[in-house]
Amino acid sequence: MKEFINYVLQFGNLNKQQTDFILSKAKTLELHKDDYFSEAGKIPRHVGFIIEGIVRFCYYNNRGEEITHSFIDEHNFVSDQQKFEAQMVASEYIQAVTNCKLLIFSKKDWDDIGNTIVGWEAITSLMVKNCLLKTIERRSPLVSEDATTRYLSFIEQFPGLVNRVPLSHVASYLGITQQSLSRIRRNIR
Amino acid sequence: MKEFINYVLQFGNLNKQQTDFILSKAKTLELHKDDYFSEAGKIPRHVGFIIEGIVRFCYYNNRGEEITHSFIDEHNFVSDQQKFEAQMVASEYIQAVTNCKLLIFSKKDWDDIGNTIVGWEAITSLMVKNCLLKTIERRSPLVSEDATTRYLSFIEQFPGLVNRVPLSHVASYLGITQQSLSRIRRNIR
DNA sequence: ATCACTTTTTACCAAATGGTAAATGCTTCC
DNA sequence: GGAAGCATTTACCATTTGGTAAAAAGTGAT
Repeated sequence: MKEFINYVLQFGNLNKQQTDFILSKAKTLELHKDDYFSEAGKIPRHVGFIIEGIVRFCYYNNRGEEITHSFIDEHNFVSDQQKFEAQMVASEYIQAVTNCKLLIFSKKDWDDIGNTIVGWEAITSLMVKNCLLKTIERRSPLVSEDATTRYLSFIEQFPGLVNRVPLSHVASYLGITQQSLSRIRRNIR
Repeated sequence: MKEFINYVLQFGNLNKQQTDFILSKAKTLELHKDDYFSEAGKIPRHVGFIIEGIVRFCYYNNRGEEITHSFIDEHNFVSDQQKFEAQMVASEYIQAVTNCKLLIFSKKDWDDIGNTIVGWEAITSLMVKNCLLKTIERRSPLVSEDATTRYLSFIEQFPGLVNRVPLSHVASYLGITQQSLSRIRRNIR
């Protein structure tokens, strides 16, 4: 709980009364490894904040390959934002990579907070922009690097994630086959 | 002028008085091919809207290679947003790929608009989120596709751009060498 | 038209990555 | 503890891409 408030306070000031109100709307959700937080073809009903665990955003590309588009770990905001906001059918799914503990907010509660707390929209806008920028900063450089460099920068950007995420997911995130990634690991030592 | 207003109205409603006020703050700027709209190591002083022309976002990676991180063309918003907002030194530069005609706003004028028009911040937040999402949608899939597929989806996403942008820039955007791109072009026919 | 300059195409070989398949290692469940 | 089911590593070869270099094509200025 505390963690979520600290996270939010990065993006704007709120008093105790306001943060209490926000937390009064929060529910907790536990996901088992491989459970879905939201699914492709369905409308995302919640946004979340990861207390513990790792999730990934995925989709299937034209060739039917499952692509891991990003990882989100502890103390970060999770949302298929555009689809959640507009309550539209998602094209990506969000899946627990490990067992997870989340704080979640329904669309209604999220809107309630917006209608109650002045400046909440500005805060969430910053949160979302921040998430999007982080995604770009992490993903975009992968396009122009070779596989080994991609893997090394993955380790740098997500220290501590490598050992908790299956190799196949990391490979899919990096845009290489798991055989290549395995080979790269060997060559690095 | 009209185009910019139409663009903005996608993200929220404004009356004539408000749009007039916005336009009263706009200046026009012409850039020659290869001129910089903003430079790495300097603070971005303006945001812009492209009336005519194409610009690209670039940076140099660790190996000293120039990476084209994105292209922006006619009737789109151009801004190194995070750095502009915070008036921080940029790490990327924005360069005209063709001769360009832009509407631009200084930081002060942009803020003036925000202080005058209720809801302007919400509108620009949506604009920025939209730009970031578009960037992710375009760039991210490149990671997991082979060079030919990348090129084909580039053509799809930016129809009409291929013939106005030097091959070397396209190659750099796609994360491949220009020799490879040239070869791919040949094989496609 | 010619020259100088830049961009694009080719060619050739080396290196990196993918595809297929099998072997090994690691969990989980009984 | 053993068997079944995944996950990871290895191996082998085919394919793709990169690096270097040179040729060809395009552009602009005089």
